[in-house]
Amino acid sequence: MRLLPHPSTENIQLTEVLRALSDPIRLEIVIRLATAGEMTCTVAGDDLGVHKSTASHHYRTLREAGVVLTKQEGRLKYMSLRRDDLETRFPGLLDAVLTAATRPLPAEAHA
Amino acid sequence: MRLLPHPSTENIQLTEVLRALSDPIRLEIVIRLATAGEMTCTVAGDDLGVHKSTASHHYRTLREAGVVLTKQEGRLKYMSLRRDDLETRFPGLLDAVLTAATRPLPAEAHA
DNA sequence: CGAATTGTTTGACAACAATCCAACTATACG
DNA sequence: CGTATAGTTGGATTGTTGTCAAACAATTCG
Repeated sequence: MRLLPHPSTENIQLTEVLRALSDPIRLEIVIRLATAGEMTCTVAGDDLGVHKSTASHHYRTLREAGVVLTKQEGRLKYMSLRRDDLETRFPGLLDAVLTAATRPLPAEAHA
Repeated sequence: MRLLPHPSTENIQLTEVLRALSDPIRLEIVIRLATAGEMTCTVAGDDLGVHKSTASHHYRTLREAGVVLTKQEGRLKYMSLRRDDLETRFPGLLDAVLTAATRPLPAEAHA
């Protein structure tokens, strides 16, 4: 089992995290990881509507930003959200993003 | 006094807000607005180290993303954070970003 | 009106980013 | 070993972004 290079917790940069989360495809991947926990790249990237190599680039962006942790087991790579690290570094940020991303539009006062 | 075109609250998109906040210059502008409240473009853009036209583009990006509200009075334009709109749309998000952006690095256990 | 102030627009350019395709690597399985 | 599986890498392309400089627009003030 090997770990790929990741930024340490204290080296996670806010602007890089925000940029990583600002792409709809990557945000969808993050939502899946938040919902279902650790999963392989293939599962995380299923039905995203992009080529597998494109998805692979997104995995790398998320990893290098410090959003996900990737470890290899055999020929599979498992990704998971770095929930604790992000909470330590930027309290409340990931939860706010996930809430915002998954919550239905608030029923406005028919305005 | 005129208002410039802005997205309505329900049309503010999460990914666009995250993208707007993912640039260091724009994030700095947002921090200034959060700290000092409404201010003119000139004040908000003072000492940012970029040309005024560059700053102007950033104002537009922030406005079109729904992060700031801009109103014109005379020859001045006042910008302010759309705190309430953002809180309605994405509860806790702006606060988390501002906390993350302004908080000093947590003193790690000398690790 | 003419000059100063405040900010935007346009054009140019370089850097970056998203995408696809094809080739590749590495592991696992017969 | 040969094949399948899982994912990455490199090239090419296309589009977006950040930046500056110069010109412009709008308001105010003398």
